[in-house]
Amino acid sequence: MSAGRLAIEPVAAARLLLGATLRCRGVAATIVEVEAYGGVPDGPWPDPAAHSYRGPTPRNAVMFGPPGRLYTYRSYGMHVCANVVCGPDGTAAAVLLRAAVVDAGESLVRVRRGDAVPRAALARGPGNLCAALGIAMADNGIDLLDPSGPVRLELGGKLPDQSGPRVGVSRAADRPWRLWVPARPEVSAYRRSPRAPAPGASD
DNA sequence: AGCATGATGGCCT
DNA sequence: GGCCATCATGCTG
Repeated sequence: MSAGRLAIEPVAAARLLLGATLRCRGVAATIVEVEAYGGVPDGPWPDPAAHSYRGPTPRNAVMFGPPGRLYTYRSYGMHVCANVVCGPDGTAAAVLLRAAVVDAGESLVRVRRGDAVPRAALARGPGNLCAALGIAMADNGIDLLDPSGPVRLELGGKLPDQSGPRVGVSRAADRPWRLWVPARPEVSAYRRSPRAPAPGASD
């Protein structure tokens, strides 16, 4: 797979990533739930929920770079979350990885996540997905298409997808930019942000 | 320098 | 369904 295939708008990139395989530190997993984010106010995909929306900062700099890189950020002080940067270099867009099926390396995942966790929940939720695969903040900016890199991405076949609003965002809360593979138990439940306006209110 | 805010997760009833 | 721990980030002053 070449990075050029990811130089596309974030929802199309999100659809492309469903069914892709992520390989990291002894674990292989199939991506089954993602969310698209992108842009700045006057850019191609304006999205008030995106980290990039208010312009480049040290934290979100990778989002403005070339596609195919890993963008990590810390959420609520403790969880690491992972995105695949998409869109042409110079634009800001990314796909948040929200859930995956663990295909290989489950024993290693259990060292990281614990023995009590149900199989379907091992990599359910963006923070849990990173914990399961051992993705850390130090991996921010690496090239996911480099076959010798620590975190690698391989596209899979096209899978059926369903879409709906993104989880936990307070702005553009109705925009259906979350995509998932139907009927997979690994997909997380929808939660609307308590700070979001009532459903149906304009963005 | 202080403060409000989460692209969360786990535990409670 | 609800609650809240916990802290990096970025905005305001």
